Amino acid sequence: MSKFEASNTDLTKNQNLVMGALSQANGPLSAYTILDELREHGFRAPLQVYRALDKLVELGLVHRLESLNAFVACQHSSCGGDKRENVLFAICETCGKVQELVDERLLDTVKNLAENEDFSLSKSVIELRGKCGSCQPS
Amino acid sequence: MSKFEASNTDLTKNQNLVMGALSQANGPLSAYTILDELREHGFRAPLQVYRALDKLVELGLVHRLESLNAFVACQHSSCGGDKRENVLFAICETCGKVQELVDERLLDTVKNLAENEDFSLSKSVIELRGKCGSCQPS
DNA sequence: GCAATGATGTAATATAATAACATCACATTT
DNA sequence: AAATGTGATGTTATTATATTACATCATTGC
Ligand SMILES: [Zn+2]
Ligand SMILES: [Zn+2]
Ligand SMILES: [Zn+2]
Ligand SMILES: [Zn+2]
Repeated sequence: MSKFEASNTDLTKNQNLVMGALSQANGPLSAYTILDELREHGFRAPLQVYRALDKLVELGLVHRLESLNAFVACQHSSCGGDKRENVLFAICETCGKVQELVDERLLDTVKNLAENEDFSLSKSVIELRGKCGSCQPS
Repeated sequence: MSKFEASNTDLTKNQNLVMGALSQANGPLSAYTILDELREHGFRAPLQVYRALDKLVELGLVHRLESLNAFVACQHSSCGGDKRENVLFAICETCGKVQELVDERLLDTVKNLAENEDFSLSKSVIELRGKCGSCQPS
């Protein structure tokens, strides 16, 4: 059972519609793209999307990609909040696909660095840009 | 001699004005804030700012902070291009100050991770959010 | 019923970035 | 000097992203 299905029942109608759009997509979507896709379901204004997204991000079901101004469904089962201290994203600049990664070593390195710099870390934004395996010349 | 002064002469009038605004600021500035600050110098439209910023970023004199939609003057002397493979930013959510960091170990970890995932890395966006030393309760 | 709360609807506005096209400054060539 | 090419600049309009303000609706508890 996917995370989406699991929390399905707890979500409101609009949250469910937005979550559905993101789950079906094979990549990140902008808020306005989501709005367009949901017009047939009665959506009329950006705020309907942004309000749902806010909640979904808070729940850890969706992540915001800062370098794209876009949103993507969580690909894990362990993202409990919006802190995003423990995930990073590899964004393919060719096909647009996004892979959500967890890497303990990277996480440790970041924590360590922050500590050394006397920086009290609340959240890490790590977004790698490049080419995914499928898009590289073989 | 700062990097700004060093390349001063190579920059155009508008590039110099934008670079000056960013150098004087003690934190990141949005493009529209820069525009407002430069109105007294004849700036009228966003494009005048964005064109200058594009060039400055390309030269490595300025970095774009993706999670803030803002720009900050480079704090190093070694940022030769806009790839930003080798820098990261610690952004204080309290005072807004930004520290540009270089960390070989983090860089290596990222490169390593990308390799393991068969991801051909072109650029890393790493922006830490939290509290800087001055803003932490002592 | 009635108040409190959370979700939703709607319009307007704010903020960030780009497109399209005209003009200017200056160097090179003829 | 005149013609040409190139890069920088100016200007207007438009697109893209996100938030503010306020009205309405639904559910729950009293
Ligand atoms: Zn996740
Ligand atoms: Zn790809
Ligand atoms: Zn730099
Ligand atoms: Zn601070």
